[in-house]
Amino acid sequence: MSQKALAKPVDLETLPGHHIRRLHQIAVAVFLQETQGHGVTPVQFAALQSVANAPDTDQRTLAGRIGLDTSTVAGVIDRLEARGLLQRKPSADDRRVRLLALTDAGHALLRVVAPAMHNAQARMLAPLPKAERAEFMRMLRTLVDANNELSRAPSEA
Amino acid sequence: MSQKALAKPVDLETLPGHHIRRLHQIAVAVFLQETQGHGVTPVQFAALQSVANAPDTDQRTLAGRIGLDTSTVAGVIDRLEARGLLQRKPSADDRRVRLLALTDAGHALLRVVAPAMHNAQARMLAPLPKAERAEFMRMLRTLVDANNELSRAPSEA
DNA sequence: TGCTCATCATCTGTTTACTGATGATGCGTA
DNA sequence: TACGCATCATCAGTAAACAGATGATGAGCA
Repeated sequence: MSQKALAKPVDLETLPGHHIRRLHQIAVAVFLQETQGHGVTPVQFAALQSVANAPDTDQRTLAGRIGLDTSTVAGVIDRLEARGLLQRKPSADDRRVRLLALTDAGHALLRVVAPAMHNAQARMLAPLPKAERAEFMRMLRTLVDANNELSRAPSEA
Repeated sequence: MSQKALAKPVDLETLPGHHIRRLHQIAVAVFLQETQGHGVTPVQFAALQSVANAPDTDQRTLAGRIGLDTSTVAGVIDRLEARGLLQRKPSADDRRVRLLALTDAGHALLRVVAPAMHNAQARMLAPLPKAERAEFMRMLRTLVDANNELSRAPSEA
């Protein structure tokens, strides 16, 4: 005895969470590398694209769609609005609500960035043999869908 | 013509990066949920466990092991040191270096948190059929290893 | 009408995570 | 020995991401 009770060694390499964090870091890095010069982050892109797909939605709905907290969305929208890519307009029906819509500059940026973004997505999965990429995406989707309600801002069905 | 050139709709659900970000959010949420009360974040746990596995390493080496920027590590270590879980000691050989080691409280915390952490890891992958979990981990590792040098703080071999 | 409760957006505070810069130190070479 | 360069840690600045609280508004009900 007298040996101080040390923590049992745990190999971080065996922990899913550790690799998921690393892969996220890599995904962000690849995205920024491919889109460099445009000054857009992955989350900003998601917000812009989501608003482009469905204009005049409120911030709460957007938060649900892209899986973000409403307080996080507030900051993201602040930055996009400051750059003139997106507008907040008061709703005629409900004065609590601010409806979102892209500006022309926002649409233009999305068009320019799209190819780089697709390159980034391809690069992330490139190390897997082609046949396994769809399989990986399927598992990813399974895990996210099943655990969806765990994060503060669950994506809407 | 005259139709303003709108951005082509892109379904975020098809983008790997989007799901990777969501899964990371979920992984963090599950970890915090299982370990609640201990006030440890996933990154703090990784730092503590890594130092426990290999005491007296410098911060740069630790950064490489857990895949973090050295400036991020500085902040993480600050918080752990402030809580008395870990110590920075000057190196006898090189006065630039600060060597890291857990305190008794740090070892004690690791022992207490370990089961909760393992529960969290299991819960993350639970939605996949048992046979597919190892497969998912293998793919994850493939992607991280192959793209390792893309992030600022690549893990060491 | 007036109360209560829910909802939308926001604000504060904390932690991660990066880039780029700085200060202190070590090391190789002229 | 002295110069230049590399290395270790840190700092400032920016962007996500969360929890928890607040203010303004809406909606149901007595």
